[in-house]
Amino acid sequence: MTPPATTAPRRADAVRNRQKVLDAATDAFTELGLEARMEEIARRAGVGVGTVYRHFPTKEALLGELLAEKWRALRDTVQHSLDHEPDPWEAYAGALQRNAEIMAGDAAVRGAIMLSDSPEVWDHAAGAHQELMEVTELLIERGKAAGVLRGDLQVTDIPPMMAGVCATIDVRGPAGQADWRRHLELALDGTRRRAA
Amino acid sequence: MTPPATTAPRRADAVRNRQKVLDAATDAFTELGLEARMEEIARRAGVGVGTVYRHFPTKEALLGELLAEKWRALRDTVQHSLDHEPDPWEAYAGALQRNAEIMAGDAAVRGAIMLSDSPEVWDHAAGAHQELMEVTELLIERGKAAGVLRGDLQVTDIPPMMAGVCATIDVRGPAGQADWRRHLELALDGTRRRAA
DNA sequence: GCAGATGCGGAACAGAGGTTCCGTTTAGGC
DNA sequence: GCCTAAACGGAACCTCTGTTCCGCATCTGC
Repeated sequence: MTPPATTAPRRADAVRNRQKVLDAATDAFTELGLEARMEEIARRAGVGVGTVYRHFPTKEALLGELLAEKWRALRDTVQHSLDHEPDPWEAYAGALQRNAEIMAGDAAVRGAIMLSDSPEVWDHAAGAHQELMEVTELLIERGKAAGVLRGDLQVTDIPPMMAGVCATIDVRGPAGQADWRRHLELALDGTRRRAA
Repeated sequence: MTPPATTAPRRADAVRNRQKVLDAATDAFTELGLEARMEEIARRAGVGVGTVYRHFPTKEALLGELLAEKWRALRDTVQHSLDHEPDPWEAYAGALQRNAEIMAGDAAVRGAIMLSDSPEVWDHAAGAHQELMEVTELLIERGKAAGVLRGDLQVTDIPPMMAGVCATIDVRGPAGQADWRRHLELALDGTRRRAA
């Protein structure tokens, strides 16, 4: 109901700095992975480490906020598909493909997802994730109603698929990086309705 | 040709200790994840840390050896399917399911796969991985010849599937752990031949 | 403009954990 | 049994990085 006053600092420079930190963190994590140092994030934001810690009590809290932002972005993608793509299969597959593309471009969030068993990360983003799941459910229901998705498909089948995409991107096997788009294509095919 | 004299210590106690360390490492990593301390591994092996380091110069070398052992176990599973399961689909799906089960029981190796971009881990296990890929290829060719697998399936499609299983096991989302067996089932379905 | 509060910078701290080092112990050939 | 080289144990070391702390700067209401 009331806007979250807790997250909004009062002084103008503080508001600016908070955003600078978020942007810098995205850049640093994307470029260096999760092991990017807090000091490095501060440097990129043009502030001191102390300032980073004033806005985000721990590294994980910062990661949690980035994760929440990302869930919201993914949710928007799904919502956009629901609103503008008439073909149910295209809406479904297209949304997942575009979301995978977003994940592919953000090592920070992939890291947060794959490496964090910390509640401090997940809990903060739980609400946003819930919203993502809700719109995704609509997408799936539409596909099932149209007969293009297997009848037993559940929303809970989607996170593992996305986790698979993330793993495919980040795992460096002896053969180097595998083709995640190809992997997603196969996985999507596994969720399609069989012709009898 | 010549047996790898470099890896085989001469004194009997040294040989014993090397094995005790490997066993202890498997246990410790499985139970505590990759963050298990070297000291903890030494404790479980009933030796001092120094001894661990005499046999494995770094933690990653130890991990690399465990990874190689695991690849060999997975290869044996595949080979067994090839030799004893007459039905091509059952041989294929069964082998992958059993291998997934093996991975599910070994957090050490999942961790090594997902967290290591270090060549020290991968290089050491490269040969064993190669062998695994070779028998897997036979499995796939048989399935394709029998018309149960999609014609464009490649061996390189399998590691991402297994990575997806690992990710599904290790990622703790807001909903807790997802069902990796279900995920594998869908993924396998995506590699099956479509009826027309 | 002033005063007080709010925010900032970055040196210093802490502890975690991989690795080394060396005095001591033990296996195994003679 | 003796001797030597190989192996062992584990305390100490070192580095790395998240976090704290506090004197100083900056903003904002009056």
